[in-house]
Amino acid sequence: MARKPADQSVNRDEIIAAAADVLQRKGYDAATMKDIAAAVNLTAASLYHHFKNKDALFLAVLEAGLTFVLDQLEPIAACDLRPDDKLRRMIACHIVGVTNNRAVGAAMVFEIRALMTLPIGINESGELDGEILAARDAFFAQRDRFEALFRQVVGEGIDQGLFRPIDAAIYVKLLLGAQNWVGVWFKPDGRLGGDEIAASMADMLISGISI
Amino acid sequence: MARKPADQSVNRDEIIAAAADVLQRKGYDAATMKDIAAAVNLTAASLYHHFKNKDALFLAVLEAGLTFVLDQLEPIAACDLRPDDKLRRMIACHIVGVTNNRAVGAAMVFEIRALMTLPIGINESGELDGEILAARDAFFAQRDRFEALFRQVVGEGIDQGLFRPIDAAIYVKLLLGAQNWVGVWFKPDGRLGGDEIAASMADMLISGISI
Amino acid sequence: MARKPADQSVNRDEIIAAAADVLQRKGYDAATMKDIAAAVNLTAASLYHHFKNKDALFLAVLEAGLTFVLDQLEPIAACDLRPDDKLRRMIACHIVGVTNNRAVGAAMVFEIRALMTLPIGINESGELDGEILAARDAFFAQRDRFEALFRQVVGEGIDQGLFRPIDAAIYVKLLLGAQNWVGVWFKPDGRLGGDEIAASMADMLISGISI
Amino acid sequence: MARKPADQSVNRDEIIAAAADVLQRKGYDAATMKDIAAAVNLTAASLYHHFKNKDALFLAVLEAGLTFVLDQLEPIAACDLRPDDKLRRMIACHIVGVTNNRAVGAAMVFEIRALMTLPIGINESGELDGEILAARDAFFAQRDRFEALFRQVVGEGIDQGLFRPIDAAIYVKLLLGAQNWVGVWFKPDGRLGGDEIAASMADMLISGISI
DNA sequence: CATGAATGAGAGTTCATTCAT
DNA sequence: GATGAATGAACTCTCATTCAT
Repeated sequence: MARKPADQSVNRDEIIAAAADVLQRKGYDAATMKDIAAAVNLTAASLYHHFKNKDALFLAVLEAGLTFVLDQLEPIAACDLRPDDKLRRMIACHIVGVTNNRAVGAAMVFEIRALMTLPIGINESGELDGEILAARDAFFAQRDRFEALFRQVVGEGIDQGLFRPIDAAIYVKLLLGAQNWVGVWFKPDGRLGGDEIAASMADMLISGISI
Repeated sequence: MARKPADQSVNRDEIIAAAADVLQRKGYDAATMKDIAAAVNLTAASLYHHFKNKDALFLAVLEAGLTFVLDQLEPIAACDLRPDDKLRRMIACHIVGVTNNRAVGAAMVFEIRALMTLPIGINESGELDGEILAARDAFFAQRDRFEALFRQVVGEGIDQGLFRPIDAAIYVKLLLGAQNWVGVWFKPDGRLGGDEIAASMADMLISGISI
Repeated sequence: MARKPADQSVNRDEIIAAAADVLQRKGYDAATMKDIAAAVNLTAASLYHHFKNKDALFLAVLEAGLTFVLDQLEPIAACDLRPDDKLRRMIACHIVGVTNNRAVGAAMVFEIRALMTLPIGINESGELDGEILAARDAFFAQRDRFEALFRQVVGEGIDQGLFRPIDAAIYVKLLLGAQNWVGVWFKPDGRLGGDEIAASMADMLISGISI
Repeated sequence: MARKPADQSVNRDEIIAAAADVLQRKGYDAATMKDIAAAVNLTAASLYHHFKNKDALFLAVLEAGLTFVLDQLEPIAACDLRPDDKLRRMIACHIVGVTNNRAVGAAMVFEIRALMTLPIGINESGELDGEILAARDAFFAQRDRFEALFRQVVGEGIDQGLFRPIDAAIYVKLLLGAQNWVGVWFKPDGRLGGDEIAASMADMLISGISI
């Protein structure tokens, strides 16, 4: 991503793509504005024409990654398939997202702590920064929505007697952990591709609660 | 210079414990030597009497956490129980370790990328720092051992016809992801305790591959 | 952040000049980046926009000083004068350089050990830093050239029977010692000016080997 | 120097010898108390039982080096030889001192600037430290005496018509520069030994002013 | 839009020095 | 005497951010 040979002016999305890559490789603290700028042939100063500050850029990446997956998950959760089939597809969708899209990986795997720990949305004057706070809240809302989708489908499965009456909340945490973790160990040139891993894991994960 | 009559002198282990806490809360980059020092009522400079540098302290934490769990896992893996029972205990042991011991959480969840990315073990003279390199290698060896123990027990289960012939490597990644992830969302004052989460998850995870 | 409307932006050469002064007064270790920055009305952090690090700035000063003298010495050594006249001019040129140009003094007198001892050219990642290593090698090459010029002219004098057949290498070390040392004790407001000292010393030094 | 296998308690002179070595190798700023302590199998803290502080230790080294040479120079200057012979011996004595005795090298070559620049004798409270100031003044007095001895003998030579009526002060600066500089480039395993260099240089230096 | 220059804040690290043991 | 532990001060260097051009 962010191939952009140069010259042409750079747009928001290219920066987000580049930032996602840097972010997943280095993490929030180690990823510098200069790193990200270099990835799109800009100087760090120029990034501030596109994003208010590092937090804003950071949140834009997470939002992009989460939206990317969510946009695929929503229709699946809403469709007419059986809950176990829906869940299978959702799991695969998530895992493939993590392996194939840097922004998804960044949004899912690494930066949760940073988001919760960092004094994001508090500017240097100590005042709360409305825009950024709003973006952060929107991100958290999306995350909740994300998790809720899984819980909902699992709930449907339990209700329809397809799944055992397990603790859906815990099960979803388990799911997400296993799926997000793929972003930690997945190597593009490894033995298995993202879709194979997804299929394999979906099987094990769903068998675990199927009747 | 040299104030501090010192109510009670601080030792290595106390520092490691404090560092584990800070590390799990903030991550490697965001956790400063000052943070850690403050947690044991010292100045940052004083930490350098006990640890060569941040990397060394960091590795000591990870080593402590990993050893803590490994010391419990080894006997389980080696005992005479049925593979599924062994696996159940090992999963529980890991999860409870993550929820109850900050060093375990730090060792498991967060610092994988840092460990692999950071120029650990290269000192200021540009020479490889034997001590630290050795510690890092030891840590990686322990991690391999850790994962291998799970693979071994899963393999036994497959051999004995207790588990389906799944891809043990992928399954163990799934296990570890789900288990490590607990460190991300677990709250000591939450609805469920670590042991309850452990029991619940162990059930779902083992059912997933049981015949 | 980013105060300073800046009356007049500072350039590399001004920094080098200021650094030369601080360097000759305090020496490598005692001269801090803050000292140098203050001398050009900057903060220490700003220096890093112009020089990669202290070593790079340090080497730039030495290079400037050495080049300054060498550029004057080369034509003299190459001209058609008698060897003793050439040597006289070269000695004077060196001494006046030392007394009138801080960078020359710094390059000549103080920093030899530092240059040879310090882990210059090894960056924080432990990799050899090509740029800085090249600068250091260039400096040493220039120093060799510098000394070789004197040896050459002395050799010519011996060949032409103007000088006694002394050990030219030792004699040149003696020359350089006497000349460099002027940088240690010379005071701009002393009894004699740089040119007077130069004339006086050139006389004594050349008489010492003249037939 | 400072061979001391260990065990036995260490005395002032051994510390001074070790410090001289470290000092000449690293210079004042780079030589740490720990370095020096390690050379005599002590900890840095222990050095403070023997010397008030780094400055005091440092001055003791310089004093030792200077005294060592001065004790040899005084009798020569005072004896009945011809001025040119006395000067020859004094030059040789100085050069051999520099090449064979680390404390002499330290006292002569490197640390003059440090002595003049550093806020020696000013303790952290900003108060002048009498003891150290006295030591520093004594050192400077010795240095003056040192230089005066050379000037005196040169003066005798001029008076007796053996030397040209040159500017004795400048000539002595030249002498000292050439001689001290030997400490910069001398290598124990080089082509010439200290005594050979001394003989060669003495010849050139004295010829330079002989009638 | 883009950027070079500048900077405050802060991080890791070192070091001389002190003090209780 | 010797030392382990502790610390204030200082240093090099990095980084997010600003602003004039």
